[in-house]
Parts: sequence; structure tokens; C-alpha cells
Amino acid sequence: MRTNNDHRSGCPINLTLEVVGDRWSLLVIRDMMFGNRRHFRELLAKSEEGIASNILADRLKRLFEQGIVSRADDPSHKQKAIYSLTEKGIELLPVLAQMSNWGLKHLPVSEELAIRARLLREGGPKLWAEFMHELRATHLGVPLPPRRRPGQSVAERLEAAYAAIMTQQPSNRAGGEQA
Amino acid sequence: MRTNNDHRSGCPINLTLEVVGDRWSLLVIRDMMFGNRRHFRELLAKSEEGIASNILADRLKRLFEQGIVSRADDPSHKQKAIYSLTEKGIELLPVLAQMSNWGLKHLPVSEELAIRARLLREGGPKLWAEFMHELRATHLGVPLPPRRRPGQSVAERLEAAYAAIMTQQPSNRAGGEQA
DNA sequence: AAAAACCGGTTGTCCTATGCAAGCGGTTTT
DNA sequence: AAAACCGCTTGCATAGGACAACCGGTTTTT
Repeated sequence: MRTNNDHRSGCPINLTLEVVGDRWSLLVIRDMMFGNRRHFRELLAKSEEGIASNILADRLKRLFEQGIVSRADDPSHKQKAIYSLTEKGIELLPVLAQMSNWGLKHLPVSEELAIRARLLREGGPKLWAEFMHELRATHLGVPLPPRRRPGQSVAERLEAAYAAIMTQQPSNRAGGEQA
Repeated sequence: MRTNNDHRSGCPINLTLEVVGDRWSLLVIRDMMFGNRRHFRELLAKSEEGIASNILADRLKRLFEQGIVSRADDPSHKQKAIYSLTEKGIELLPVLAQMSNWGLKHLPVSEELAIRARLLREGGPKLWAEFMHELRATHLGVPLPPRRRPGQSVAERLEAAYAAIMTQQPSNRAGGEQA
């Protein structure tokens, strides 16, 4: 059933849209990537957009079937499942980064969330690659490469930037900015 | 109504998904970009995936309202409308390019469509920028920059690559390839 | 030991979005 | 004068998403 060739077309963009071209899949992946949400309830409750539990369950199942996330039992809790990104999932980062860039420039992004988008934009593909290495460490258990890193990890820098703005007044919205 | 702030969240990725996060919008944009489809019937009939006319009409309306495409009367035909990409629309190219990359690597892309994806991948952001300049010329009427170009335009190269493979046997499908 | 909270989901219901085929009034081509 | 073409619209059936309530089991708190 799943291995059927019932695709609308063999175009790479279309095939990608058939997998993640809906309103929720990429948000789940975003939360796993940038928010390090690894449990069902975490993804459910801390979702900025308020995903419904049946939708989340369905998306996790589909992403699992597509080999984009993996699922493992949490040894510390018999009922807990740990969701991880696979290499295939990690490699969606450039797609998310470009969407983030475009949204930052053209849509009314809230200030507290814009800061991370700017960091990602300024860092460019080099920063993305560094972050992907970190994701391979946290999600795949791959040891980090030698890394002659100047300071914190990318994850820490993103977190710090977000925390910094959140100490100030919340919900300061801005329109799309010009590069 | 349309200017309401009724967004699920101010996250740039979410906002982008609210605009183009469905199964058709980006395909319409893709066809306008890479296929130079500018008329309704063209987008309808030459759609690789077979979009329905009501969906196409709805998407064009929404993309117009979002400022991603513009609409003009065709002087040669009273009933014809010419759809063009705006700057905002043209700047979706990097998003499409990354999706193309990801699909090429991880999904069963058909060989005849893979060739263009590879060209886009090999060219990288530099080629994307060049193509975006061409799009500004054809869609916005902006004259092309000086351009010290080595050979054909990007559009011509993409077209030539596609034509080359289409002279051979059709529907030769391949699985995802490794970078 | 009992109660409460938490675990990953499932079920049912309602509503919207999508898919499909047919058709519309008008314009242009044959 | 007929046929083809123009950008859509309409009606209908199905698929997907939103919402709330709930499930059996596990762990933590009292």
C-alpha cells in the first residue's frame, strides 16, 4: 500500500509536497528541530499553534512511515516514546531555513520569533550545516565532528537569542522587513 | 477580513505555511517560474499533476491577494488574463530549490524531471540568483543586469536539459539518489 | 494504599477543503 | 455560421482537519 507508485507526478517539488505539503508536518519537524520536543505530550502542549492530538498522532505516523522521524521507547518510562529526526528529516533544515527567510522578509513575523530567523539568515548555509551536525548528535547519536567552534553551539545561540528578547515585553509585532 | 491578524502564530515558518502550505500553491508558482505558464488555461491544461479548474482559480485568487502573483489583461485578447510573479513570488525560488534538492535526494523522482533538479542543485545559490534576475525581466519588465554570462540563460539551459532527455525513452524512473 | 497526574494515543462529531465533471456567457478563429 | 477557446463557476461526493471527550495503563504525589 505504502510503496505504491500512485504519485501525481515524478517532479521532485511535487513529491516533496506530497510528503510535507500540508499545514502541520513541517511545524512538527520544526518543533523537534529547534525546540527539541521529543515526546508526544511535549509536541502537543508546547505547540505554539495548538495542534490537535489526532492530527499530531496522524502526522507522526506518516512522518515515521516516510522515514523522516523514528520512534523509540523511553527507558525511563514504560509508556513514553521518544521521537527523533532521521537523517532524511534533518536534511529538511535548508527547506525550513528558506521558508523562515521568506516569512521574515514578507510576512508579519512577531519580534520574539524573528530574532531566531535573523540568526539563521545571517549564519547562512554554513550555520545550517553546523546545526545539522548538532542534530545528528542529539537525534542520531553521531558524535560531533572535531569542530573548531568559536563559542556556543548553534542550538544554544538560538536559545539564548530567544531568551534575551523574552525578558523584554512580549508580543511586539513587526511587519515584513526589507533585507 | 483579509487584513486580520488571525494567524496561528507569528513564527515565520508557520506564516509561510499559512500562505503556501498546501498541495497546490507552490506547484502553480513552479509552473509559472520554470514552465513560464502565464495564462489560466495554460496552467490548467499543461499541469503535470492535473489541477482542477476550481482549485486553480482559488489558488490564483489567494496568491493574488497575498501579493505573490499579479494579474493583467492580455492586450491581444479581451478575455485573456496574464498572470505574473511579483518580487515576493520570485523570492520563493530558494524555497522551491531546496524542496527540489530534498526530493531529488530522498524521493522517487522521475529521470526526465531529475535533470533540471540536478542542474539547479549544481548551480547553487549563484545560479538561483541569476535565474531570479531573468524572472524579474520576464515577469516584472526589469531590464537584465549587465551580466557577463558565459552562455545561454538559465531558463534556456533548464529547457535544453529537459528537451535533451525527452528525446530518449520516457518515464524512466529512479529511486532517491545519494548526493 | 489511595488519589492524582501523566502517558500516547483513539473515538465521535462537525465543518471545511478538495476532487471531479459539467457548464456559462462572451470572444476569437476557422 | 460553426467551432474552438477564454477565465472561470456551480453542484455534488469524498477526504481531511478542528474540537472535545475519553481510554487503559504507568508513574508520582499524598
